[in-house]
Amino acid sequence: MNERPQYLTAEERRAATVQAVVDLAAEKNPAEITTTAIAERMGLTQGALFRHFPTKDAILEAAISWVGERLLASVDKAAAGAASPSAALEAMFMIHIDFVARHPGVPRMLFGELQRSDETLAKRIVQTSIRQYEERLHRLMEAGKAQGELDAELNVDAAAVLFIGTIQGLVMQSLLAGKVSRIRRDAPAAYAIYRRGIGAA
Amino acid sequence: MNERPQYLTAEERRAATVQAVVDLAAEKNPAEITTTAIAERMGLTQGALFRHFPTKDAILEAAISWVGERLLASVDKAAAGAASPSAALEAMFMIHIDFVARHPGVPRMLFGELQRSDETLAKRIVQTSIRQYEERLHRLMEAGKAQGELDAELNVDAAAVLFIGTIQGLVMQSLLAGKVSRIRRDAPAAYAIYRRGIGAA
DNA sequence: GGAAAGTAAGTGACTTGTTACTATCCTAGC
DNA sequence: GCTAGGATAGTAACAAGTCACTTACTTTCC
Repeated sequence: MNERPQYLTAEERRAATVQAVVDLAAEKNPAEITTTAIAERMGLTQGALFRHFPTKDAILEAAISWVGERLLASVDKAAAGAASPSAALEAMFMIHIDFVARHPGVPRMLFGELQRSDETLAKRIVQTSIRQYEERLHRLMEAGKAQGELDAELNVDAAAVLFIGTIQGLVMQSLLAGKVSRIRRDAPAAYAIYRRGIGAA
Repeated sequence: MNERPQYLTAEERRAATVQAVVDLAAEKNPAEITTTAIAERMGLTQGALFRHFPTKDAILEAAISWVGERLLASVDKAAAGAASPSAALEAMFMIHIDFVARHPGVPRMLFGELQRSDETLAKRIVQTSIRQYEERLHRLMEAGKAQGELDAELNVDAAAVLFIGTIQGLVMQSLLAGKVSRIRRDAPAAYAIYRRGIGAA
């Protein structure tokens, strides 16, 4: 009964806060994530958050940063273990889908942040993350073209947009159905069509 | 100088309100669209809106309905004038892109509404609109398969998801760049890849 | 002159951020 | 080893702003 609240260090709290935001985004509209909701999820009072972050936007920035780093790291690791450019692309796709299925709030946070009209730091972090992502796609696709795996005439810019769009479409479908599990189930068939679209004749 | 305010009928006000919402969504995050912003855009006071709509959600429902009807009508018209199933699909795609380019707020409203955690009427309208859209895609794709235009083995469900995802990816790209004009420019190349993915060998 | 459209000024609920205070932790000095 | 005390983590209440919606009244229309 006598519960002694245990204080965490600033660093631990920051990490726990980011986790709470990512978890909450999986359950509800990111726009509805209030500082009170974050604090409740962590078993804290709302004011305590402002010991570690100066503003709510700073919390979102931290969450977005975490997401970007983790996603890029996962995707890089998956690509590194692949035998060919096209195998690397497929591995990236599947790892990305896996990441989204495990953290369903992530694409909603990213897309939500992109939609903001003001030029927030969080928005810029999203933009640079996606650009880094596209860079990796570009490199792989150019390599795939050079090796004859992919269509020599392929428009790489359009293919990169489509790669992300395919994932976005799957996310939208899971929002429609209300079931995140669908995204894993439907991903291979969607990728197969995409793969045909960029493949060599 | 002597400006005589002219009263509009309920029906005219409802239409003007929907238009104001769609316009505003093109400029800012749909989550930031307040009743004050809508009224200001129309040259009214905020309270006046509630003469025609009982709640803000009712305003959003009307806007979403308008969007769904217009988009489906445009798309149907485009498909009807096409010579073959695959020509109809391409016409649908291009008309859809054109619709989005002319009303950039629309996909943001739809996606934003889909993200809501509560089961609003607006959300359900979005869901049924998209399902109707997918039905049309299904019919065209099955016809295309039967005529040998499309891959006989094509997974039609996945292809429909990808069709919408391709548009979603283009929208995301335009949000990244901050320029709506990009969507028209990039659409043909993206569609070309998609078309290859679903085409007959 | 009555009905409908619009205004201006609220009301209450909610949200971010602050403040004055308290609990816990960590370490320096005995 | 123990403990005084400063630094840090957390609380509770509140301030200030915003938002959707209401109400009492006025203007316009037919």
